[in-house]
Amino acid sequence: MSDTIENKCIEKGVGLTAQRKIIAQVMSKSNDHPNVNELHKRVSLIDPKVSIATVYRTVKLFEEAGILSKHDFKGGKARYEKVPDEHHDHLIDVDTGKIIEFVDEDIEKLQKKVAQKLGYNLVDHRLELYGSKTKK
Amino acid sequence: MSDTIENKCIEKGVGLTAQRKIIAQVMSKSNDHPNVNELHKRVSLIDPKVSIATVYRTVKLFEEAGILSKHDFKGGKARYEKVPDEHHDHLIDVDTGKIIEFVDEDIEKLQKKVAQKLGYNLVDHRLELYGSKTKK
DNA sequence: ATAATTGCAAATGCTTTGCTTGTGA
DNA sequence: TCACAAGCAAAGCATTTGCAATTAT
Repeated sequence: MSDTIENKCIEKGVGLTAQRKIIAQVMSKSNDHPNVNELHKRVSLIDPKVSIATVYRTVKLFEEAGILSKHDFKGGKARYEKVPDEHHDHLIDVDTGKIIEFVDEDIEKLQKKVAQKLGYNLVDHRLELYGSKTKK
Repeated sequence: MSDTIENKCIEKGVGLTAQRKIIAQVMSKSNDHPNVNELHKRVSLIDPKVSIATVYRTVKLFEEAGILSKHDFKGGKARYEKVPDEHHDHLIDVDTGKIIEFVDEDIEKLQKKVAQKLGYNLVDHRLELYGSKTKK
């Protein structure tokens, strides 16, 4: 159970080549939200011959397979994390860039309610809080 | 009071050149959320010599002056709208691309509360709902 | 005059893709 | 063998920027 991503690949029928395995492992043990460049750096420590194009392709492949999820926070490059067991949203520290995950069931419910009220089924959403410990 | 953007420019000391005036006027009467390309098209109907570079520069200038606000919805180019009198969030119809504005005070309060609980002051946030009338 | 603004085209920066070579079943 | 994947470099796209020409104060 240590290597969830690899297992998911098998489940979803995603062929695991050597480079995909490395990318999977790196993401498995990452507890942050690296961008593609950062991910490529980490992968390169294991095998410096893996190209960044492969990282881009793999990350997209994993996303489409529901293995990774992609975030486009304000003013930056896309970041990835493993798809979590339970949904969460993010608070971004505007001073440090630190990302904190949180869950708030009430907000989730209200979002669904708002969508319904407007005549829609909520199929997706994006909630990001930008916070500071110092600024008002 | 018909031309809020032009007035704001004067208030904020933003020089109003001929091309900026056109861009201001177009945005003033737009009730949707055009992207730069679309905005440029509309501006071109009035003066086809205005370059898209100027539109980009102006839109950024207006944003920094608090006159326009920029949105990066999923999978698209940046869109702009005039800064509204009262804050609102957006629901995007995933089938048609239509954007609906909404306000929900409860969600607003909860967001602030979540940030506080995590030890932060909420300085900004992004809430987007993606909905469909047909898909579950 | 004198500083700011425009237009154009070239440059960015992230991401994707074409194509040839490599590789696994 | 044969379809799929990787590596490289070139291409894409939205956006930004350098610079010379233009305009406003």
